Amino acid sequence: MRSHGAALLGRSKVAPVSRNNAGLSTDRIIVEALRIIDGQGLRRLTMRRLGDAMEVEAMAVYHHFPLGKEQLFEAIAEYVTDVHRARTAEEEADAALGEEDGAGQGGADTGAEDAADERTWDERLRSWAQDYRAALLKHSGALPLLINRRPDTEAAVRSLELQYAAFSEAGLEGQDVVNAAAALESYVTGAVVHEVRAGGLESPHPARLDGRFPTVTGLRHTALDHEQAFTEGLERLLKGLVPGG
Amino acid sequence: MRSHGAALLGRSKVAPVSRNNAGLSTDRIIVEALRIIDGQGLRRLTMRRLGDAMEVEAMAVYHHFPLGKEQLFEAIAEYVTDVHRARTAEEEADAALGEEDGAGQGGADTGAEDAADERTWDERLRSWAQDYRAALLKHSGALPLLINRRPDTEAAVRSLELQYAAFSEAGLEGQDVVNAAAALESYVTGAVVHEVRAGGLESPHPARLDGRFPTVTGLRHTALDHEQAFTEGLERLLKGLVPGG
DNA sequence: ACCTGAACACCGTTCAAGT
DNA sequence: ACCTGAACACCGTTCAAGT
Repeated sequence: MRSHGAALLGRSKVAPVSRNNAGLSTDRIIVEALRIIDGQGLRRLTMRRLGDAMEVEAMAVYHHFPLGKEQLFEAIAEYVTDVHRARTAEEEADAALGEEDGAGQGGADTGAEDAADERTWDERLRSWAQDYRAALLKHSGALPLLINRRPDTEAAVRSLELQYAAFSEAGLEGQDVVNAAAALESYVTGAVVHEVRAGGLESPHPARLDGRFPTVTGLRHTALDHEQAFTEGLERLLKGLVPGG
Repeated sequence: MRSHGAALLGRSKVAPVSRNNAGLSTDRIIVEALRIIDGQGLRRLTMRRLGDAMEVEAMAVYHHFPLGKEQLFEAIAEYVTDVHRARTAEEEADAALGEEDGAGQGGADTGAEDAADERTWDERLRSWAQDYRAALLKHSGALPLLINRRPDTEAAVRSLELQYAAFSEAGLEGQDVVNAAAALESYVTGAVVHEVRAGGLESPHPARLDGRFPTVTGLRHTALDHEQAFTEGLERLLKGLVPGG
């Protein structure tokens, strides 16, 4: 995002608008690709359309992603799952609004990068889970992309550190810490997949309900509030994962 | 699978091998498509390749899936997530071996279709989860396909009925039943995604570990046994989901 | 260094035609 | 009903060329 803004600034104020140097950058390409994915769906993201969106020849993208579309996909997956970036961007936006608005939300930890997190282990896990869910939901069209190999980025390790540290503080050790973190991440990812799969449809079973499915029929009109169900399930999982739960 | 076998039989024993009626069927097409997906990856599944694999012109597939590739994808997703079919096929294979082998595994419920399940609610949930995980892992290359809209098939409702009935029996009611089922399915799906993402790599963080990540560094050599971690996490989740856990 | 433009092999899908 | 074969618009990627 930073380089995106800088590039735009550089083009409009300093350099003459020549046919080269159209102000591309990996970040800008990713952001533009996500705009297409969010608006039209993953299948409509093509190199040519991506080029068009940036008013550039499609082949220009290959200069920033020499390995082609697969590499672009990987970068998108990393971008989407980078909770820290998403959270920081959000806070900056809030702060910008706050300058007009005057009062913050009583925030004590505003701005301090990598400040010691004084919250309890369970609060840290809760908010990591909520943030990660929000990040995935924000670009749910890119969800199929993050099924490939796990990025070994700093962002990924940062999330893992947070989880390991929290579960350790909760009293777990060794294998239990690793397993608990895997279970938590599995739950959050799966919940987003579940929610996206459910799509917009309210009543999940329009037809097909005969006598063989009495319990489903009985609960047919029990709506599923995804946000509430997620939070509830998260509490249950955490309760099951820690010894004194 | 049934129609696949029947079609092959019909071709080789009854009908003369004409240029039409090449023995296609939706089931055979799906099975062949999955063979390509499992062997070469989802991206290499093209209509032409699929046709080649069945020694048929690519356009023949459109007669069985008039809406094209999207419809084929949907059918593949339904096929893969149909635990009941997968389990039945597996049991038939076991039974076929058992005829030579003599002794079964002391199985009491062999063959009886839709027989009343006498296992306790938690055993039923456990084995559903294990079966579903196995089904997804068997064709993990198709995983991106089941992120789309949820199939409203009989198989899907059957799974839901099993979950709802089990959680009801465990003492949950109304909203809690629905939420618990959502949490369970989220966990299982997410665990498979997590496992596939982890890929083959043993030590998850080759480099990039500096002083900022002490806990990750400390647990660096704690291997993650996916099967064991899944089962462990499943127990923890169930414990958290039911009242008397 | 950064982007263009033409070219190539391949793709999904339509349509008229065969049996 | 079931499949073929040609055709069309579009795609990812390579490569030589421009500035």
